[in-house]
Amino acid sequence: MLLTTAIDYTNGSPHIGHAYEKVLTDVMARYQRLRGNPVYFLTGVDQHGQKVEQTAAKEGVSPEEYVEKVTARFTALWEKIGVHYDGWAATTDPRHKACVQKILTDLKEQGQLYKKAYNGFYSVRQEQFLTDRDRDAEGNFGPEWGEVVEIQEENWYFKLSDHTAWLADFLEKNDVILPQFRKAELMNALSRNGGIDLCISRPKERLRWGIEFPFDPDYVTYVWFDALINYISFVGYGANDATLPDFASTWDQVVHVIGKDIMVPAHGIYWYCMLHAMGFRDEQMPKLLVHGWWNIRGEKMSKTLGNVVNPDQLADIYGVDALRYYLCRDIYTGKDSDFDLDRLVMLFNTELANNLGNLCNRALNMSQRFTEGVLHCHQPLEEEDIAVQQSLQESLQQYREAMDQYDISRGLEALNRHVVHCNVYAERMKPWEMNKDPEKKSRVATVLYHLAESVAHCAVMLSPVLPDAAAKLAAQIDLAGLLDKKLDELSWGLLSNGHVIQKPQPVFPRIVPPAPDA
RNA sequence: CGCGGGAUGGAGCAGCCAGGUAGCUCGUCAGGCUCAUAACCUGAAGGUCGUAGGUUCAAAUCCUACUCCCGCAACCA
Repeated sequence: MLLTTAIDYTNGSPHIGHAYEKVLTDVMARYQRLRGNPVYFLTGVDQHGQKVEQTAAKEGVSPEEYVEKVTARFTALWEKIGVHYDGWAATTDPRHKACVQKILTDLKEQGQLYKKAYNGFYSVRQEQFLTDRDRDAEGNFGPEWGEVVEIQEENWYFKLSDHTAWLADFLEKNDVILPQFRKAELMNALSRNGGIDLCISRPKERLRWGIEFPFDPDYVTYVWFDALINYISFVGYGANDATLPDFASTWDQVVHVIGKDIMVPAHGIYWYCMLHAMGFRDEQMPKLLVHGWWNIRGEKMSKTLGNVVNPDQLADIYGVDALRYYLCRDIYTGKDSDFDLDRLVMLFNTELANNLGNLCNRALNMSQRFTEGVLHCHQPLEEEDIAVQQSLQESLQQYREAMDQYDISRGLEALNRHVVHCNVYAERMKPWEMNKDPEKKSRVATVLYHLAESVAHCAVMLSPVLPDAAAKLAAQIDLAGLLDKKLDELSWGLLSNGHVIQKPQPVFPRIVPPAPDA
């Protein structure tokens, strides 16, 4: 299975949206491994283009230097928040360039590319062509564009229109767009977009910072015929390179995790058509997992509004666990959500500290105090014990169903349901009271066994989202190989009679919210 | 008639595709417990599910119209 994220444009610091997409994909990759499926997780950065060229010039450094500096901020953040990828796609990589150039050459030979002159209005100051949408109410180009001249320019085009009929049919017959409700938007866009080919080049006099056309050195590729190709160039497409994975085995069950903004037209139209032109068969086409946005107080996050949330700072202040948990928990995959620090703190404190963390803590603490840390499940079981086992089984199943659908929030909801059940169970059984009666020693042990066994399962379910915290829980349970188990191998009785657990150590220290006046 | 998403108790959200007693988390109020990270448990109050029609034995859920909010409209996750 190949899981990818969009590659981020290296023209500024990573924000919460970048972090969300990477954490989401990281969690899915870890979950697939928990399911026993081999996964290749690819992410990276898009480093070419005009904005990078301009910003670098403004700062008085070369594009290479600028891009290296910004890229380092991304990789440092992924390292910090536990995003573990297998492949790093940086578009300035020579292996990527070679692949892009090979594809261009092949497509040209197949007659998929052609050169055409375009006549349009060009803003000298902004260094870009203007469209009718850039006109003001009177139909003129406003002063913000500076001098506007009408010029003619030749460029290379990709015969997108050759493939749109196939695409419409393909999308109709296959459910490759997740979640489902996004499909309508794509089909609409497709029917409107028919007949237009895709401009894929820029003359070097306007843009130097890109990949040169192998058969026309006066041009570089423009955006999509560079960036989108990362999905195949970095998994060994058309290459014989030991530093890259084997394409045939890696390109299998492909899921591109992307934001809703780049579904239409880039991934939903261009990319499918590009792959089709390259000869990919229908059954080789990737799925698109389209996620929503984090808004800030109902508004879109943007630099101009100054409401950008910095994930690096959040990780420092609230911790990586709280950040990752929040990004997974407080949004339903595909939908938008509102980023709210109070909720970040609340969800960590209630679900992790108070519920799960506290469950582990009280269970292990009682085991230490009442049974010297030794676990033992005595027969016969009571109704309440069996209910615990049933609750766990239900939770596991709901968790699996949700996670299989990329619904991490619902998966965590399922986990939390069992945790709450355990806390209620402890409350009903009152092992601390039974312990005063020597005749109930074995019941005490059995109850504590059920709690500890539950914590072990919960650690496994939590592990894709919070691998470090799961490891801490597993260490306290002290069962070797617990986190190496596959999801389907989980069954009641992981802990054997006589198993000795460790002393409790809070895994989720409560976050004390900063003073409201701050 | 550009396109898409949303409107559900004080707050934030599920539920709607495959109609059948309105659900979750937080907050509020009252009580219990003390093993535990001032954590845990029990109970209560609080909603005519944006508006107006329609279909149906039955609609938050399907259909129609409308109102308001948000986003997109070739490169911002």
